[in-house]
Amino acid sequence: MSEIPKRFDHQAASERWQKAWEEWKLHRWDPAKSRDETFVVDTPPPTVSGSLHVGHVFSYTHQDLLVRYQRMRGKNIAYPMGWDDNGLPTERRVQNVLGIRCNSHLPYDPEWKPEKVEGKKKKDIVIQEVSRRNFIEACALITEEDEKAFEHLWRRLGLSLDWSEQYATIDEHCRRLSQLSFLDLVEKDQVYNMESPNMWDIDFQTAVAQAEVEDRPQKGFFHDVRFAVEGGGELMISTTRPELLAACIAVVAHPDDERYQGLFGKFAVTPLFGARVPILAAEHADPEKGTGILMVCTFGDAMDVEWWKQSKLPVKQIIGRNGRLLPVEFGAAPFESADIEAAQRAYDELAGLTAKQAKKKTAELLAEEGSFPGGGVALVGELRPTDQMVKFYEKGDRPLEFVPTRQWFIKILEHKEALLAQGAKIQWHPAHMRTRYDHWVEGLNQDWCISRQRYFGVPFPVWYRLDEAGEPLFDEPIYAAKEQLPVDPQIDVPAGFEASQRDVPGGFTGDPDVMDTWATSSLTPQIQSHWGIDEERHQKLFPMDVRPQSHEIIRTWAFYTIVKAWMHSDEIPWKNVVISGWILDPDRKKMSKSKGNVVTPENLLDEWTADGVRYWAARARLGTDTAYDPGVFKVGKRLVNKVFNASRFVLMQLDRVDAEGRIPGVEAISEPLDLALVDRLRHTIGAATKAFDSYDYATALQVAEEDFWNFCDHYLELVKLRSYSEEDTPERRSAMAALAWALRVFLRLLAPFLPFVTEEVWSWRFADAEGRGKSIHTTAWPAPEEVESVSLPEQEEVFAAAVEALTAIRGAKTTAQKSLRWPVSLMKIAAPGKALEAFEVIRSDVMRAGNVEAIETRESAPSESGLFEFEISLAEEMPE
RNA sequence: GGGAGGUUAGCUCAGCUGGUUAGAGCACCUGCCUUACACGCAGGGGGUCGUGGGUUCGAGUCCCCCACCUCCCA
Repeated sequence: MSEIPKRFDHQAASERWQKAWEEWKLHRWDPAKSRDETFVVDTPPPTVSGSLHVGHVFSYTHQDLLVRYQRMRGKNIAYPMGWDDNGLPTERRVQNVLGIRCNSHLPYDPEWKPEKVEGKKKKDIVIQEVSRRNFIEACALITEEDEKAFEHLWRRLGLSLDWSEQYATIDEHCRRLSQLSFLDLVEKDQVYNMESPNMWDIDFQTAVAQAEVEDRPQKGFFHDVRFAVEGGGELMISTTRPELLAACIAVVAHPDDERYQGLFGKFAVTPLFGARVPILAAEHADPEKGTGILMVCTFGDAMDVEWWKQSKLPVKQIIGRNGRLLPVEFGAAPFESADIEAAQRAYDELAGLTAKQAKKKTAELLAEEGSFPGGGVALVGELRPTDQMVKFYEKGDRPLEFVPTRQWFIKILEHKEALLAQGAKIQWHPAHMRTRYDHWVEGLNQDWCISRQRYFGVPFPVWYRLDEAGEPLFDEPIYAAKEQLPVDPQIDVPAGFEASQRDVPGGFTGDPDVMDTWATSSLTPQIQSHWGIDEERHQKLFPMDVRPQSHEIIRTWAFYTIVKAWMHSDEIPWKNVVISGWILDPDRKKMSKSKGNVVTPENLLDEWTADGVRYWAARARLGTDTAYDPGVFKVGKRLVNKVFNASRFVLMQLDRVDAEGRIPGVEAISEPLDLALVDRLRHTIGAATKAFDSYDYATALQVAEEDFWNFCDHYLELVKLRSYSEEDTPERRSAMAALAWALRVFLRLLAPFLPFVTEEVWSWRFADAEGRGKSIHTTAWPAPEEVESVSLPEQEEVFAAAVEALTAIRGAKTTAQKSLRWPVSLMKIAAPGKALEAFEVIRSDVMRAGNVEAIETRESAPSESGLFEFEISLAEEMPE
């Protein structure tokens, strides 16, 4: 038997158990087990190039609580670790750390080795261009370091991940899966490529999808601009984007707007550029806003795009992909003008400027004499400030523009109803999170744009034939065969072509784009199950049991994953979604570097121990935002200590009785107080189990913790002296057996929350010598069946009676400012007969625990404040 | 502008389908070195449950209005 230590060295225990669990392969998924016996988790792959913060600790702990519970329920656990290294964040980080840029036209150089430029002076860094494949290899190298940091933290935190099951969203397996998914959707006719005005980030030079766009409030200025009306008259337009004047294709007002009835059907002539544009009625023109009549430009906003699509009018694209005004030749379609020379002169002042610069310049030009067609000034009055909402790429710094580009889309708009139905088949925890999903689906207004004009991502398995002029034939894409995946069309050659035919007329060209990160992340269940690759494995893992995630990515991660599962196999990807809340002011905790009190997850663990930190996370209910509160960590640490000390006490008692360390069986439990304890525990186990079964770990913790504290403060004190007895009496044996079982119950109830201290304590006396049973984490979750043979207490309220009596005694002593050991010379108890009967069976326990010399009972009417009324007389003095 | 969630002791939170004097922990105050734990134990003070209406014998709990906070969408 091992020595029971006096103090808990959490640090040492943490390292010891991390190592033991790894050696025992405790967290390995067993592929031999059936789906029914398995609990499958769709672990969120963190963005590895992002920083580690307390929010990670929070939500990953939530997953682990559920997993550890299921493991104790006997489930075979599939809980892999994924890394999201795909996409822009990594790209930016790698560019900075290695001083490289990707040039997808360069050939792969197998000799090239990345070198860090950190520490070098900026002017000494020569930016090196590398091929896409080299770039991806560099990304893999950098992300590997980031992953190490995550892994270290995860292990310290005690996450019971299966480290033998790992994936990274850019690795070969994930590239294959992503391309497979794409080709499957091509076959199912759910994907198309099309040139159309699309939201475009001018800095990142890429298309973006609806889900990546956010509205930001911006200060703008209304410019009141006069337009001439053909055949006489004029109208006034208020616009915040005068720089798009040259792109004006029409003027519209609301069909019911009285003011403009006479103008519909006529033509307006734009100032500066003399373009003749139709005046039309359009529902989207708001009579309340500005002058009620507005110009439609290609393209100022989403409304312009929508309206243009139905209008059959030509596109006058003047904003380029870099956000600057393109050169334009006036006089030729679509840039006709009544005064070609003047139009060209004005526009030449704008060409090459950014939108922002052009706005200012246009305003100046409009203020000049002669800007109004036929003479006069077009700009009227002062600019009027206004607050407007402008669309930005969520990672971007400048407003999005609508630029016609060729992109790949997945059809989602026509499937709204089916996708809503899929959402309804999934259990959302908490349930109201489903409305977020529903609202997002209902509000969709664009198909899912999955192509990005970037480098670090999964390429499309697509080539295009080139015509005699060298132009790609986009309508006839050449798709890769599924067997050859993953392919890189920049390197690999399509069937029927030679490498020498790349990018020459009559030859072929590879699709230069990569997929949106979500096109891969939406496949995490299939990535783990090896959908389309290993059918047997797929059947054992899909659909999954649970997807843990946070609520801000319901519209992206959850949504896209549901889309893919439905399209590929008409299934839901998982049966449950559990949504973690946010940490209020998480890393924003004024990480005042000057103060040096930066709270990193590692700091947290240093200060509060893994169990303490897990306790804090476990206290937060699903979906509920939580304040970062050191007070809660403290409570967790206290609980850990209590578990350690109470266990120490119980086990030392047992050791005293049986030097071999044998644990007394529950059949010895016979004393009324002990029977009452057992019965309480039956209920506690039931409540905790019920809570965990409905994914409510917080309630499971609450009931276990509350009852454990009760056990320590009341039961242990009541039974202590009986257990101290030197004689082997039935009373003592009952106490020992009850203590042993209760401890085994509490340790197991708390094991998912406090894996380290419970494992430590369990190892002293309870762990089996051999096999998986040696860990508490693979021991069976407690069940009332374990005490089936133990009878119910004959009296109700036995436990309550004992606690009330003991509390009264303690109160009397504390009020008298005496030690709790101080003797009570006489305790008078008045209560109805039934309560007195309950008291009678625990009378001796109360007398011992309270150090009571004599008790007198008498029958009385029911008390108002409890079961009994007491009158307590303390002894005159404390005996030596 | 639409939607979701929230508003309970100084702080962090629990209060299920409405039912006796509204709970816990932290913090605070007062005692107690009781052989598991002073990283502890006992006791205590502290709340008109965001505002205003309504339903009911009875509302923190149900309904309506408003205010404020967080988030999502336009």
